[in-house]
Parts: sequence; C-alpha cells; structure tokens
Amino acid sequence: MLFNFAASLYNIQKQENHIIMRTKIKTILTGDGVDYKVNVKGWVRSFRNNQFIALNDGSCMGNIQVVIDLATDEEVTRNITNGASISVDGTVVASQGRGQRVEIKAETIKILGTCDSESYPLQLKNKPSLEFLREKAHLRFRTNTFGAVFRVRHALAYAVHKFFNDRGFVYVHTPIITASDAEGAGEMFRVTTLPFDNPPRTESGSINYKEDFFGKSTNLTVSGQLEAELAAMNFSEVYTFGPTFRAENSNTARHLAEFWMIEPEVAFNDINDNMDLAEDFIRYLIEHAMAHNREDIEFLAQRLADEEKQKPQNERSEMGLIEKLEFVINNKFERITYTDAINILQSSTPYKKKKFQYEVKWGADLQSEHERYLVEKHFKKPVIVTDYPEGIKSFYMRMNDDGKTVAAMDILAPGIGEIVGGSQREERLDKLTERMEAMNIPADELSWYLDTRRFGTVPHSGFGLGFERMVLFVTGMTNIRDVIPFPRTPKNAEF
RNA sequence: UCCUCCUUAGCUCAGUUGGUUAGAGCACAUGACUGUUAAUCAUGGGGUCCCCCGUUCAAGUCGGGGAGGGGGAGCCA
Repeated sequence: MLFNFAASLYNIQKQENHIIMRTKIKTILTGDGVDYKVNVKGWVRSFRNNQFIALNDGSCMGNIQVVIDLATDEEVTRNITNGASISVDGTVVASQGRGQRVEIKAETIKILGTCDSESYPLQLKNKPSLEFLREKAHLRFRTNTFGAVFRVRHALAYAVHKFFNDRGFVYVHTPIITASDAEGAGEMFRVTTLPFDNPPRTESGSINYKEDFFGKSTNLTVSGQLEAELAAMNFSEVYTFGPTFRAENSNTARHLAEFWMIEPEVAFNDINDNMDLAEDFIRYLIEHAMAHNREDIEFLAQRLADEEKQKPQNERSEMGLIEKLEFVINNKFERITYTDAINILQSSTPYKKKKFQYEVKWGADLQSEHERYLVEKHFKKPVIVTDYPEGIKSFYMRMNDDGKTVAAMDILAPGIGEIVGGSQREERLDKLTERMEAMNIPADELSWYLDTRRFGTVPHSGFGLGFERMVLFVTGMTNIRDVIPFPRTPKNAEF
C-alpha cells in the first residue's frame, strides 16, 4: 500500500504538466498525504447539495468526496446523477466537513457515461432487498453489500491458491466434461451435440451415443476428485479449484447447480492428516480475509447485525460475524466419531422430548437438525464427524478395521452445515473392488481409476470444500445465491 | 420434489368488518438553498392491487386454480 501510494506520487511528479494518471480511491483514502493532484475515475453514488459527489471505483468500501465548484457548467452538473461514470482532475485536500479526512477539490469533471435517473433501478437509499438485487444481478456489483461480498470472494480465491502454493501443492486442472457417470456424487447435466427431436438410435431403440460428439455419453463434472487422485500419484500434493455441476432439483439457500469446489488430494496422508489439513486451510482462508478485507468484513458484520435486529430475540445468533470468525481462528474444531455423535444425540434433550423429526439411529445418516444440534447447541463450534457407517458413504472411502465404518470426515460449520466432505481413500485394490461390487459401481468404466491401485498404490486422503459455502461463512450472507455473481439454480439461468 | 409464507407505485411497505376517488416514506421531475454526510424545504407526475376463474349489488380484501419469490426439509459441497 505504501508502495502504491509512493508510486502514484511519483507518477504525479513525473507528469506534472501532462495528463495525470488515474489514482485508485483506495490509495487516496488509505494514504496520509494531502495537497497533491490526482485524477480519479468512478461511478457516482450520491450527489448532495449540487456540490458534493460521493464517488466509488470499487477499489474499496469507501467513497471519496469530490467537491465541485458552484460555478461548474450546468451541462455537467445536470449529468452528475446516481450511477453516472465520471473522471475528475483535482487536488486532494483536507476536508472541511466532518465525515471524512480528505476530499478532492475538483478542477475539471468529465462525464464519461450518463445514467438516466428515472430508469436506473438502483436506488440505494431505499435499501433494496437482496431478492430484488438478485433480479438485477448485472447491476448489484455496484452496491456496498455486493461490492464487499465479491471483494471478499476474490480474496478467498486468491488465498486458496496461496495456501496450497506455499505448501508445495500442484494445481491440477481436471476436466469439466467427463464420461464417467459412476461417481455417484449426484445427478449430472448431459453434454451432447445430438439433435433433441430425432437422435440416432441403436437396434434396441436406445440413443446411440457412438454417433455423439465424443463417441460416448458425456456429462458436466460433479467432482474432480477421481482425476485429482491420479495426479496425486506423482506430485504427492495436488489440488483442484474449478466449477462443478449438479443437476439435483435442490431449492435451498445452500445449493447451486453450478458451484466452485476445492479438492486437495494428498498421497501418504491418513484421515488425521486430512483433518489437520482441512482445519488449517479453513483457518488460513478466514485469517487472510480478515487481514486483507477488514473493512469489507466490518461492513458485512454491521449488515448482518442490522438483519438480526429484525428477528425475534430467540432466533438471533449469539455471536456477531467478526466474533464468530475470530472464534473459529482461535479454537480447535471438535473431532468426534459418528458413533459418539449418535450417543450424544440420543442423550440430548430434544431427543428425549422427541423434538427431532428424524430418527437418531446408528446406521442412519445425520440429518440437518442433528448436525445443527451438535454444532450450534452442544459444542458451539465447528465439528468434524469421522468414521461413518460404510453403508451411507461413497465407494472410494477406506474401510476401517472394524469392518463397519469408513475413514470419512465431514466438517460441520455453524449456520452452514456441511462445509467439507472428505476421506482417506481405499488404496487396497481387493477391498475397493469388493465395495464397488457391493454398491453396483461398474468397475470396467473406472479401470483407469483402479490402475492407481494396481501400479504403486499408496495410502492417500483428500476432501472437497464448497467454495460458495466458505464465502457464505466469511461474509455472513445467508443465501448462496448472493455470494456468486450469477447464480445457477433450478429454473434460473439469467445473465 | 415436499411443507409453509408472501406478491399493492421504480424501491420498502400500510391498507380496518368486502363499500364510494387505493395511501406513506424514499426514489424521480421542477424550483429554492448552498460545507453537505440517507442534505434540507416546496411543488408535481407516477397503480394491469401478480394472472385466470368464481362468490357478491359491490373484491386489493372472500373461495378455487396458476405463475413468480422467500423460509424450512430432502439430496449434497
């Protein structure tokens, strides 16, 4: 930051008698200099008193106040409207007003793009609802809330790469179009160039995919895990970070049809190493965002607090956003086995009072209500549940010595539910094929995957973290559609 | 997919027991003012009360159906 500021001063000096280079508003607001010439460009957030422009260029939460001369050409002032883009040459001076340290005394103002006030849908003073802004997703970047959310999203994406890069992981680009539909991670979107109305048929009447673009039936990926495992068999530590698609008809605030997932895969790691990695990773992401986007997170914390005030007392959360994030940074996650979790639930008050809607029984999957009890009521912190019954988990998870449970781990976060799902993978060929057979997974389609177990197999582990759920957690937003710029959900693919 | 709630001005919302010309704040337009901080003051324009059907002398209001959205659940990350 100091460097940027010094650099911009250098540019000003260098070009004193020429056109001034653009300075980002963040640089001006975070610097401590005054009485120097700048050029700023941005969008008008408000224009008060025919004199004071609040200008934002997206570089930070804050606006810079531009003060214009009362004698400014009326043709110009008429076009300084909400949402208009302008370029300002002027001098950064100490502000006479009380709301800000510095402001820009404008010398020349150029209207870059006008914005018709009557038809511009963003009237920020009216606090438009998140639902309304969702329908204006092409414009919602220009609001304080979404500006902050997407700056934080960027910071988290950067931190993902930095975390793994600093630890010697190799970033692997796994395919988006895949032929295997045997992973069982969910319903898939079909990819085809065959005509809908009259596709070629085989003799038996089914669609003949031999004539399709790839010569076989293909889909959008539901996970890069299997391919990441292949790469881990050379690089030892790899990760993927890419779009993932699920054609489930899920209508919730936590599901998207197109979302971004991070999937590290590490050779020689067992389930405990895997949990350590996941925990370090989550903590690192939060710390990074807190350190680099403090202002955004403070704004979002205030937004959340205001929203909470609308709720009845008993539904309000005990911690504010910043407290919650600091709590996660400073406390180890609770680690319990699935069997322990069942025992805790069975001796809980809601269980005894028959408040749970779903059965709590060894062998049945934990339901949202159970997870929420464990995380939000019993432990009051993130919980890692391990060693699930083999019947409710995927084929590639490693069978434990008890023959009943697998080395799986789910991280449950307050307010979000499952944020990470991972496991130690079954590296023993005989056990893996046995389990695939039992779960009706066709081994011939996955022979390339089984080769890893044939040629130099090693114990290895990995997990998947839903990026949007992480962004939800850090921003305190409550609907996943508000943390991805253009959400894809059932019946909705606008923009 | 299931349960539940909602849909009135550009936005956020009121609208009484079914009753006559449907309101407010903000936004917008015009004017005034000029060191404002959600600026202020005055004036003004703005409505397919989501759609269809029904009950009724009369429907924003009651009933049925549909569409869209929110919240919760399932599936999962």
